[in-house]
Parts: sequence; C-alpha cells; structure tokens
Amino acid sequence: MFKDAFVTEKPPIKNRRPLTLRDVSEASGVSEMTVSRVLRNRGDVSQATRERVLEASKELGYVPNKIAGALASQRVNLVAVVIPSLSNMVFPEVLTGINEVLDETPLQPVVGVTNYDPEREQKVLYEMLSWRPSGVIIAGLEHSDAAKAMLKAAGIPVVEIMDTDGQAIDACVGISHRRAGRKMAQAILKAGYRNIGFLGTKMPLDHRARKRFEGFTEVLAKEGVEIADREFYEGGSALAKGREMTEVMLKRTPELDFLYYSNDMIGAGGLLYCLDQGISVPGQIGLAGFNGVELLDGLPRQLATMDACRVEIGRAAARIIADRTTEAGDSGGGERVELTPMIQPGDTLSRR
Amino acid sequence: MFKDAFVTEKPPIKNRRPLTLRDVSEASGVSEMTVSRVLRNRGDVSQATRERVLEASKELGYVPNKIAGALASQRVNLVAVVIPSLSNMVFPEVLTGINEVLDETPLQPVVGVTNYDPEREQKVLYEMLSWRPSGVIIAGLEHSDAAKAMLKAAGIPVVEIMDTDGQAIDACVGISHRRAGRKMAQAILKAGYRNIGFLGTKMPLDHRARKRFEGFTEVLAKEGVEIADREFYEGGSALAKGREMTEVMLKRTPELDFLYYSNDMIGAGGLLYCLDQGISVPGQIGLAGFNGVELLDGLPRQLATMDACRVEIGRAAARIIADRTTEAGDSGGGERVELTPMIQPGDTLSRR
DNA sequence: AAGAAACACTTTATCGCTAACATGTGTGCA
DNA sequence: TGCACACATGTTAGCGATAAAGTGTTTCTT
Repeated sequence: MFKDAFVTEKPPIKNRRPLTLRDVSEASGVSEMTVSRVLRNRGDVSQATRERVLEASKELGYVPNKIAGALASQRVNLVAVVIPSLSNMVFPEVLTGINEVLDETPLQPVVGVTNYDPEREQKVLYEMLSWRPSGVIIAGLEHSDAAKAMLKAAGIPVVEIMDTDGQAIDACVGISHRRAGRKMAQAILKAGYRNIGFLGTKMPLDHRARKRFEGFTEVLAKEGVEIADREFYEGGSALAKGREMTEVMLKRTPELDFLYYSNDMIGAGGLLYCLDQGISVPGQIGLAGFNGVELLDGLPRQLATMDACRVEIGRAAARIIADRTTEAGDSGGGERVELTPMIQPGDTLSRR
Repeated sequence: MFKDAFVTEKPPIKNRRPLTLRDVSEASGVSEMTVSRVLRNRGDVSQATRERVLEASKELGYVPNKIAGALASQRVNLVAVVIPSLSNMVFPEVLTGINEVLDETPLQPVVGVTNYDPEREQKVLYEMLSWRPSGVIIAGLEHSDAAKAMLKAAGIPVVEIMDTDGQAIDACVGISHRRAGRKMAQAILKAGYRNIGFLGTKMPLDHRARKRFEGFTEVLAKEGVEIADREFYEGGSALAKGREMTEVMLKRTPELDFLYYSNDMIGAGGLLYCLDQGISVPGQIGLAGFNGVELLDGLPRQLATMDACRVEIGRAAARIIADRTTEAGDSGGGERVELTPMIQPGDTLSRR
C-alpha cells in the first residue's frame, strides 16, 4: 500500500507507533534477543554486531521500554522513597544522600510525598508498591496498620529512616529523637538556664518532634524543672512564625531565660526577633533549635542546634537497599543504624 | 507434598511468591478478568461479586501490578517531572503546584533531578522516558540536542516550564526572565538609584538567571547606566554567601547605592549584613532580590523582590498535561502560558 | 411472545521484553 | 581427526495484566 511505503520512508512524526526492539532488530539485521543483549551489555555479542545494533538504535532514536523489561525479568530498578514533605529542607537533604549512593548502582529513587498524613502515606505507598520496587525507604516508624501490613507483605527491603525510637518493620536508620531532646535539655540545664519555654509545631502527627519534646521534658523533670511556657504553630512561613511566637511568649512570660525551638527555622525567627528587640542573647535569654540547617550560617549570630545527620541518614539507608539487592543471597535483614547527633552550641547557648 | 500444604495453610512470610490476579480470582471464585474489572471500577459487575472480590483482595493483601497493567493497556499514569535541583525551594514549590492539580487526576508525578547538568538531564530524561510516561514537565528551554530529539520523538505532551524566552518543543509555561530583569531595572532607576551592583550565581548553566541579568543590563544601558560592580558565587549557604559578597562588594565599591541580587536568599543575607552594619536601607542603599520566597516574611525588613509565580507555573503545567491526556481527541499542542511576575517593593526599594 | 438490548460474566490474544534453552560456529587439545 | 567448549546467535515461552470479542441470562420493548 502507498501509506505503508510512506510511513517507511519518512515517519511523519505524528501517527508513528512507538519503536520496539523489533524495529531495531530489523534495522540492524539481527534478532530481537541480540539487540536486547547489546542494549543491556549482557551475554556474548561480537564487537561488530554490537556496533551495528547501537548505531541502528541511535539512528532510530530507540528508547527501551522498561515496563516490558521489568515485567519479563521480574526486576525493577526502582527504590520507593516516601517522605512527609519537600518544603522542609530536611528531606531534600536526605534525598541528596540517597541519590549520592544510588547513583553508583542501577537503582533509581522514586519519591512520594505524604504531607504528614497517614492516610495519604498509605495511599502513596500502595501506589508505589504497585510498581514493584526493589526496596522502600520510608520516613518514620509510625504507619497505619494497613501500611505496615503492605510493607511486610511486599517481600522487599524496607528501611525506615529518621527515627530509631520504636519498633522497625525491617531495617532502620536514624537518630534517637528522644535522646536528642534529653541531650539538649542537659546542655541547657548545665548552662544554668531554668525558666525554659518550648516553641514548636502542633505535634499530633510530627512524631519526631513529639519524641524530642518528651525526651526534653523528661530530663527537666528529673531536675525538678518544668517547661515554663509553650507555644505551637501550624503552617505559614516558619521564620515569621518564629518571630510572632517568640514575641507572644516573651510578653506572656517575661521571666523566661531560654527558648527551645523544635526546628531551626522558627528558632532563626526567634533569634532575629530578640536581636531586633535588643534582647541580649545568650546573656538575657538563650536559644536553641534543632536540625543544623545550612541557612543558619548566614544569621548574625549562630543559633545553637543539633545536627540531625540528614545526608548521612540518606546515604546509609540507600546503602542498605543497594547491598541487599545486589548481594546474591540477599543476606541481611533488620539492620539498625543509630547515628549520634552532636550539639552545636553556636553563640546562643552558653551563658558566656 | 508437605511443603505445598504448608505454604497453602499459612504462607510463611518468606518464600511466598508475589500475589497475582489469579490468586484473587481463585479466592473469590470468578475469572481474573472480573477481578480486574472490580479493582478498576470498570465495566458491569454485580454488587454481590464486587464485594466478594474486594473482600478476597483485601484479605490476601493484594496489590495490583501496574507494570503488567501498563504493558497490557499501553497506558501509564505517570508524568515525568525533570528539574535541576531540590535544594532551591523554587522547585519544591513548583512540585506543590503540580501535585495540587494531578491529585485530582489518575496521574502521578515522578521527579528526576539534574543538578543543572545537561548531560545528567539527558540521562535522567532517558531513564524516565523508558517508563513511557503520559507526559513530561521539564524545567527550562535549553537542552542537549539529544534530549530535544528524545522529547520530540516521545510522542507525548511536553511542557517546558519556568522560562518563556526561547523556542519551546511543545507547550511552555513560565515567565519571561528577560522581562523580569527589565522591569526590576526600570523600578530601580525610577526610584532614583544610579550606582548599581549585581550579585548572583555563576551563570554558565543557570540560563534563567542569565536572562534576568541580560534584561536588567539592557534597560540600564538604555539609560546610560552601567553595572558599577558585580560578584558571583557558587555553592555554600546562600544566606552566608549573600553576607560575604555584600561585604566584599561594599568595601570594594563604597559609592554603590543599590544591590540587585539574583535570588532572595543571597538578598536576605545582604539585607542582614546591611542592618548589622547600621547601613540605612533603603535610604543609603537599596536592595532587591528575585523570587518572592516565603522565608522573607520573617526578616526584620521586607526585601524587594519579584514573584516568580512558582506554584502557579506548576499548576498550569500539570493542567496542560492532564487536559491533553484526558481529552479524547488529544486536542492541543504548543500551548504557551506566560505569567506576569509583579514587583513587590517591600521596604528596600523605594527611597521613601 | 419474539427479537433487541442490557447485564454479568468468561475466553483469547496480545503488550514488549527477557530467561532459558537450543543451535550453529570456530578453536584448542589430546 | 574428533570431541569438548567457549563464543555468537536464534527460538520459545512466559511475565501479569487488559482489550476485545464471545457466551449465556435477564429484562425490556412493542
């Protein structure tokens, strides 16, 4: 038919059906299997045909169909990464660590965002698992029962990250937020502060912030100190919120001599507020945040904080997945990596 | 055999092969096809069987295999999103917009990060296209020839975002950075500033920053004004860099009366530096950034900036993809959406 | 009351690839 | 010379789903 001749001559960009291995095999005069071998660098293929195939493939602009490939080989080089948010900076940094390690493997991360919503987490997880990834990296140890069941049933490596205070499904990489809270409390008490205020996010769903808070109050309680005031926020620009909350709290409870913020962003806001108001830091009032975000480097004074080891968490988690998918006898299971965050006293903690 | 009996009785979490439609169909006594129909809510199924199937499916913990589904139906509900970075905050916001829109469709975004490296972009794109997504959203108009070829050949909707100054492959959503640079220059000149310094990233690969710079200098030139000093940075904490660069520049060129920063983060650093030094802003020196990041709300003074419409860009891009994949006659092609960024003069531009 | 149409399913044939095995060469070694 | 064996390819049979077409039942129609 004319039409066919046409199509063969110069595929009119539009109604051209997608290229397959067959097209490449015909163009290079070998079997589809050989083309497949060349494209995957697997098995014995002579240099001559290899070149011929590669050329034909490039010529046509062929892009392999991984869907078909994955189905046939029962192997998917994807790693599902499920995190609560991208606007927190914490998680992009974790992703950086994951990328770093996976870049040297055939594995590829796929990110899903839950917005701190367990229901959404479950949905996202279901979606991701339906692509049959080689592994899952998921933030937190708290998940819906259904989500836990899915993870257990998936039969793939699962690494829960960020937090080690709790029962992991399989492997686990993170820091103990409870301990982090305790450490900070100790440091603050040691510096001599006694009237301590806490400022943070509303915590029903931010389990890690909650655990830090619990560890924090636990140590204070042992010394007979109670949180003198507290304030919680939700949404909005964290920096601005930090400002506002600090103002509110200092007006309400002027005798405070220390403010512990559940993250560096609101802490930075508080710091800026104090400096604005001419409040002497850390003399009159001490401040500390949590996370060690890079941002802080540019502030007029260095906020005391605690590094959450974000990049390292990402790296370690990715390494576990990579090792387990590579190693023949899919060895391990249940790895547990607890990193130790260090206090960075900055300029706002020691009372000189 | 004993072993089989065992496996049937109580699948010992380990050597259990993954569940398939067949397992569900056997468990509920209908054909695989019927199960498939139920799970996808498609076609006629009686209420009775529907329930039976759903129960069996939940009971077993079945998760459909989208790989197989996609291959069979030749439909993949993924949208590839290719962006240069996640640590810039600009892109997470774009993603937010994309998510917002796609959440109401069956489509799902998959993110790839290029680190501003064209070669990496090409690789990431290749990877993504090999999953045969329903569409591509990609940042920028500048791509390697091979990347452009792939995009053209893919036969799917392609939306290039962020930038409208140039030739799009297919659709395009963004702002004109050249115009944004021009507008800012006009506003600065109008406010009476004449000794203007520019601070930004090293630009070989950040085409949008480059275009803003070009637009900016173009307008200045028309008025016979030349950039009095300039400074570029790379890597590190943007806030800290803003501080440092500002210090360096003001020491080198004390007669400057305005500093234009290529992004808000370094602008904020500069602002903090000026306030620290007791330099009167905007009296003695005016400042402006670019992007309208939320962060700025918390600063002691509101930095002049220009909203880059990030969330809206994400929304519009996603809408184009969604519309084209839904609509029967896959209508359009070549949509072009140019958004208009507005100057937010804040407290650092008008000379009172 | 007979044919059409709606319903509730099942059967069959792919989708594009890869695993596993089959086939056909040339080489080395006894 | 012949047999093993590495190499270079081809063949066949799925992977787990869905589209499309097929098979019985009901339920309208008029």
